[in-house]
Amino acid sequence: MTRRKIKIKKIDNIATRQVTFSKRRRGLFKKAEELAVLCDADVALIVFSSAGKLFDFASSSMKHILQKYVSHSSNIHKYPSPLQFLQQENSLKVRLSKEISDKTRELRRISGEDLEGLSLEELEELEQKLEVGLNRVSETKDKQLRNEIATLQYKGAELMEENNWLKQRVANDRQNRRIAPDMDRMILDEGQTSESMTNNSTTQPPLQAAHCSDTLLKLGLPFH
Amino acid sequence: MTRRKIKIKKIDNIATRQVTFSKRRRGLFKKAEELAVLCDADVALIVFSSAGKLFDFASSSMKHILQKYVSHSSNIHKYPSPLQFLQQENSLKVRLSKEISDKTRELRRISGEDLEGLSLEELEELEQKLEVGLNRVSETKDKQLRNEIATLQYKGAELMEENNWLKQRVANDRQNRRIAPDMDRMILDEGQTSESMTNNSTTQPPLQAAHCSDTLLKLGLPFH
DNA sequence: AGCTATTCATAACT
DNA sequence: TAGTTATGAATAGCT
Repeated sequence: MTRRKIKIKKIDNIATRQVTFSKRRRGLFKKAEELAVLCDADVALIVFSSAGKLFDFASSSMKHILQKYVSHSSNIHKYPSPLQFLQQENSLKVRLSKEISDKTRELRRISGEDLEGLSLEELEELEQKLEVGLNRVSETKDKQLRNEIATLQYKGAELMEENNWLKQRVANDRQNRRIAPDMDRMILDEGQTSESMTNNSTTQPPLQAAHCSDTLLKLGLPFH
Repeated sequence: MTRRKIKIKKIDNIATRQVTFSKRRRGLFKKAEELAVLCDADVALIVFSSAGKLFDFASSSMKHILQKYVSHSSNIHKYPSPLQFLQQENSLKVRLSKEISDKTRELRRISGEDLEGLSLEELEELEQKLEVGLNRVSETKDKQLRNEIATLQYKGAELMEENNWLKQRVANDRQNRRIAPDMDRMILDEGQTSESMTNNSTTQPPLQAAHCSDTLLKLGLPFH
């Protein structure tokens, strides 16, 4: 101090107090920065004026310093607050991120990239894993193809049966019509005039094989 | 400051830096407290030494000041409220977790597990990916094996050369001994009595091939 | 806001 | 690590 030494107690005069606040605040911040620079310290300074105005200084990142502060061993019990929660979350994030990068790297290696750093043993392990996986995938694909073929064959058989039934009905209808007053005789100019009226007869339609393969093709089996 | 003015930059001398840190730290904390008392301000000061030791001062409650700080209007965006923060973190966690489960599933499928839900197209895509990866891994392994073989062959050739030279020396020594007063004649009971005394002669040792393969085997080439 | 007498802080030294 | 001192820096009271 100067012209006179002062007692360290709240300054009564408001104007004087405000002036002193400005002057001393500048000095304090300057010294805080000097300490940080000269001594390689990490310094955070937060000042609220009596009017509530905020002044702050941080030698690095305020967020970083405050995190460090709340996670410091001597404070760990005092701040079970959001700030501490933050670092828990952070370590979780770090773990998750690491897991992702590990798996990403593994996937890249499986695709044959980033193999340079691997030892012979690791390469052989990877090769075996790929062979096993490839075999299983191929088997599964094969099984699925056979399943699809079986399904289609079943459907084809069903359709063929339905076909036969329908053909027999058509034949029966013709016979019925021939007995009844006859119309549309022009559509009956081909054979099949001797079928009986029973539905249970096992009449085989002509060209059954051709029908069957046609049906299979129309069902969209991906033959490429 | 005193006996001599100093530049505000990191003090090189460690001892000096530590002393200065102690003195200036005390001064800074004193002035922080004075400002708080004189001007009715709320002051928080946090200092970490370069060694990581914590020093702090708060004119009221540190917790209170820090809460006031993080909820101050000018910081509201930098220090999201717990709720805001929780939501952000949660969605991040969800994203990271999803990424992990995706990659985990892909890795399982690559190992030939969990293939049931895949369509034929997906299975074929996976199969191709595995084939490509397997080829690349096999190629890399092959390259590495060939490299190792080449290295061992080079080393073997070197050793063989050294072998030959040593054998010639032994032969020469024998001849020298036969010319000089003869001792140890019992070790000379086999052939090789006609070599010259010059080191440059290109005498071939017997059983060179056997020597060579023996050398290679001893170098530990992993033949399994 | 600027000045200055005075006190305070501290760099270099022991 | 602590104490001393010469000197630069900070600032209380004033304008």
